Amino acid sequence: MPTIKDVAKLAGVSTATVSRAMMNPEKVSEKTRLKVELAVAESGFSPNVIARNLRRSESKTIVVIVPDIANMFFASIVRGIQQVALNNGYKVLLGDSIHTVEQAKAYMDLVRSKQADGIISLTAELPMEIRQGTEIPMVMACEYFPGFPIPTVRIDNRGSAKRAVDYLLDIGHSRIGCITGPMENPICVDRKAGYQDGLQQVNIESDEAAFEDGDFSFQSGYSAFMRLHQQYAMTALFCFNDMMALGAMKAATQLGIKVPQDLSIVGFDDLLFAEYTNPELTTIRQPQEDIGKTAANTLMKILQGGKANQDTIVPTQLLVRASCTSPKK
Amino acid sequence: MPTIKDVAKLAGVSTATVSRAMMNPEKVSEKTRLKVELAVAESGFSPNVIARNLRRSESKTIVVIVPDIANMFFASIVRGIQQVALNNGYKVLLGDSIHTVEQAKAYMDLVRSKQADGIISLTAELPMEIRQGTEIPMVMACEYFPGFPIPTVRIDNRGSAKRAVDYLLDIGHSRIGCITGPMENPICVDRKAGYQDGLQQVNIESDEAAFEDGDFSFQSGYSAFMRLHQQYAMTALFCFNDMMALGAMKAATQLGIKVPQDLSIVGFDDLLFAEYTNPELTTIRQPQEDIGKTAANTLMKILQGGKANQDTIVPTQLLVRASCTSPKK
DNA sequence: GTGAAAGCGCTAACAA
DNA sequence: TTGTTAGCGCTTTCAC
Repeated sequence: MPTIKDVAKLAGVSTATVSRAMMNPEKVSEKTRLKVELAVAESGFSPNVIARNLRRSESKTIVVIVPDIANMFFASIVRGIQQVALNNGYKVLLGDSIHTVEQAKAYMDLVRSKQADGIISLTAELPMEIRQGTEIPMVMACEYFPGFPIPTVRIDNRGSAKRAVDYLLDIGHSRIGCITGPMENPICVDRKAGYQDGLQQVNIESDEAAFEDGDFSFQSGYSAFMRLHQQYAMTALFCFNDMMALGAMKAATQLGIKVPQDLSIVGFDDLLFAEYTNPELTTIRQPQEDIGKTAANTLMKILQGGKANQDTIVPTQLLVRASCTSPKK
Repeated sequence: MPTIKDVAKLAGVSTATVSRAMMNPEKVSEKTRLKVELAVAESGFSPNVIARNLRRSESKTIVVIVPDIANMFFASIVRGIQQVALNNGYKVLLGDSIHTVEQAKAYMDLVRSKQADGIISLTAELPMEIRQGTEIPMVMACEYFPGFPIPTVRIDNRGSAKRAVDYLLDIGHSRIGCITGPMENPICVDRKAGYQDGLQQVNIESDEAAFEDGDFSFQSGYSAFMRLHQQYAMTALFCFNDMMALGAMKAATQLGIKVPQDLSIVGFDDLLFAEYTNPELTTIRQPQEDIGKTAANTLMKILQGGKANQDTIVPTQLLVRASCTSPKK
């Protein structure tokens, strides 16, 4: 593999000129630029980016920490991130933290060791240290810690959950079960609060028996519904994500509970498959790619030394499909 | 951020010794090793990996090219890759080629420019040049080109498809529709051949009207079924992946065709959601994480200068669930 | 077992 | 506009 030296020799100029011709073509005369371009083509030269990175002390790489790469919700966000990163000349290093803070920490160390310039975290399962702030250029998307000195891009979880519950209330339900996520997670706390806001507004008192925890997986939605069904008589169900909604739907079907006739279900996220469930899933849409793009743009701004918005809230939307109907009398 | 020089000064040794103490502790006396470790801890030194990479001319990074990161099928494979890569001290750079060879080429250039050591491609949409072989350490997973000088990890597509069709035949079907993928894709050619093998074995002649092309998306499965339904009377349907199977299932349901009573459906892949469709989807299981792990192990072997198997075939499995039944008389 | 020194390939002052 | 020069931070001979 030829180096910049070879090209310089071939073109009969100095390495500095070759470098300039490639990085700042306008700082070089037309003639020499052509010579250099020719030499580059002839030698098949491709600059060693590692060397460049070392010299300029930047890596043009960002790390995306996801808690679970097999979770479709994150995939779409990553796609959005990837798009703007690429447009800005950045590569995306994928970090699956598998829900452990040790892994997350390992990925954060990549910026300490200059292998990455910044981080976008799609999980709040991060080392405690960063609670007091961090010099690492970083933005969080979807998840967050309250009172955390890191810019975030997320939705109004509380308002969105309330929106879902309001809808169920509107069409006549009053006994609404709820399959939550892990309640250590602030966004779950928010969504639960939103659920309660909805009930409170119409003076229905909240019943702890209406809740069961899941962990956002299909399986957990299934088993949470099996438990919930034992302890709480309901005509509607709100799930904190689509995957659990689908799990619950399967459980209901197995129990001979018809959706939506006997049980209305609302999900959260609007994953690709939500349109293809049977019945089609009514859900709160999160603009996943937009979230990714916004997060990436925010990080780009920080990386360019700019000041980023502390928090960006992106809008959600209730998507009414076929999994809900008014309760039987 | 302190450099190795600072550590050396602090420990009262040379930079060479610090380097040795970290890379080959056994090449250094107990005493100096301790001194160095202390100095490292005290200064909070973290080696600049870029500089190391430059010096050793390796990046300890592999690139995974996926045609579509939002496709769940690839996500699980990536997870498998990530696991073994990490265990071997490699990072994973994610490359979403969005089904374009230009993007794929851009990612392949990362190894030319020393930013990555090797590539795992989950797509065959690659630049033609590599048909004549390439010096780039590379392995393909899932997809392949026939007669291609690159090690692959994949399944027996033809046999697996035949397996699916055999099953439908066994339970009494003889009119079996087929939603294929893009037929430029060799794995689709194989699967179609497998379908035909199955029919041929029981002397049913293949009918071109039984086929409709999809592109592996939910949406394409939906519309392919809508077309197929017009042109071919069938009691069973074989889809080249689960996403299209789900799309077709939705289309059938909309048309008042009951699954499985009026139409049996078999998918391919066994995505996470296949267990949660209504009815649950009978499908050919591909061991996605295993494929990823095997591909990564193969690449590791190549990177270590070893010779890799040209082709590894991993086994599939027919998963019988609820989306199929014998045809009505 | 340890240190001195060379240099990986590139970029960016600074001179000319 | 171009060349000279000095590193970026590390590893690795080669001496000692």
